[in-house]
Amino acid sequence: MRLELSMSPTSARRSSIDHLLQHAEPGQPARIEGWIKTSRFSKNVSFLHVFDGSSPRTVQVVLSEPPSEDLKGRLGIHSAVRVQGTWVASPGGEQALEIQATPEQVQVIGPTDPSAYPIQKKRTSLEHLRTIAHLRPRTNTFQATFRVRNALSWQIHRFFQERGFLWIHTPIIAASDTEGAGELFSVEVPGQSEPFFGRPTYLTVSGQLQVECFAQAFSNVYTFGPTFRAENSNTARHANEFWMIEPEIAFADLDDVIALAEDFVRQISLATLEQCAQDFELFDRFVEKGVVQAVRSSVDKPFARITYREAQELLQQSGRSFEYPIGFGQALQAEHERFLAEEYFKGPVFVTDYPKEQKAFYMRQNDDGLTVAATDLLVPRLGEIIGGSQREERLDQLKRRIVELGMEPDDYAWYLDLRRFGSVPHGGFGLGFERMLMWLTGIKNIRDAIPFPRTPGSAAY
RNA sequence: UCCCCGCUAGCUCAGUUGGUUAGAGCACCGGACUGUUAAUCCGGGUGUCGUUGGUUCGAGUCCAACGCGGGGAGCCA
Repeated sequence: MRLELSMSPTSARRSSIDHLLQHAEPGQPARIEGWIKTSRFSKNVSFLHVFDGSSPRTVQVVLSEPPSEDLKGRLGIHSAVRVQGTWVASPGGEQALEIQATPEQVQVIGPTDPSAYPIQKKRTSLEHLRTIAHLRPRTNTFQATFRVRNALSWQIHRFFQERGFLWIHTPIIAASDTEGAGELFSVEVPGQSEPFFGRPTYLTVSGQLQVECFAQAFSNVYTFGPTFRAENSNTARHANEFWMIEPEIAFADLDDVIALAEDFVRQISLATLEQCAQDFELFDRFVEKGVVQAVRSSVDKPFARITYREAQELLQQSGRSFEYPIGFGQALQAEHERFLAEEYFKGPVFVTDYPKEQKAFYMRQNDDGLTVAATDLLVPRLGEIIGGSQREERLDQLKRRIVELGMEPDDYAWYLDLRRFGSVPHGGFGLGFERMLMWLTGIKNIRDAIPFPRTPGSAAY
């Protein structure tokens, strides 16, 4: 099904520029509202380029008479305007249609003083735009980024909804730490000594334990919402607030989880590339050359799949010298993951069956007594974007593992109940939404993939 | 949290072994010209050299602390 998101007018009063550029006919009366991207003036003819965020394209407005000096001074970069006129075929090569108008048909709704405006009609570094995060949504790169971010989230919902998954709104305020470790932001009322909820509460680090309750009642479910980690991570791939997608499927083993993850990554990638084809031209040219073809070729073929043990053997046979030690029991470090995804498999690869010590308590224990039915999906450029597993559905094994790890079984009474009443094999995975966006677009810093990033020492806006 | 690098005009940067009045491109301002497309041409420098302290006759330049930013690592998604 081809999605026609631009078919409907933005409101009863006006149509989006994206809609008009596709549907206006020469000779029709024109009316647009938006902001000026660039303007050029000469003695006899002037050009205004107007955008409204609905399209990477601008509308060229042609004034065949010179505007007054006063009006001209108010038609600089990012002045808000309303233009009425007539759609005509454009003699210029860059656009099919343009608007012919008189200066009187241009109304300045909110002027911008170009000499004071922090964003200029030139290339500006992403680092500098981060310092004016309230203004960067109006730049070409961030216009494309946030249109793609929107499209990707829509395609994620669409993927699950078309397959009968229920979107479960798991709580943002959580009573325990899902992983039994990791750093949490606590939720409390300033000046109040007693916990508001009668117990310590935290911002969620994962909705998985809660969504498992719903998987044991609705079979196929997913979460899609914000997640919080108080880790003092200062990298281009970590933020303290990010969005995560966590599907959970019942009557399923690790193979089913992997099949779902592969189908999911392939479908949402291709659908987003198609929905935002024009925006991806920008990423392909200016952000990461060749990124579209790289993503396509990654998802065109079946994803590779190896066990953790095989991965360690591959690393040993590679003849490479790595900074970190390799061998069974050693962690797969970033350098190892990059070797596997970028050099050896040259595409996405599932690594399965990790040592139980490296993974969370709820993952299903394999018969070897050493490993668990876990998987990470590693992709070129980024490393891990998915972490998932089959869950331990056997009450005794799960309880034993909780005790082994020094955790308090009573804290997990409700979670253990799921294994007591109608327990079935089940599993799921977590996908970092921003990391997926970065993989598709080539954006290199997570701070540029989220509207207002929260990172250690930084929460302006 | 650890390692490395950076901070000079609105932006991106240059600035010599420490030396007198601080440099470029673009942006911006003024003018010219043009159915233009990040237009083009001519003219104009708009500055608390991140902050504080130190060394020195003299600091954008050397030293220290702090702040901010970037890259990498760990942790992870």
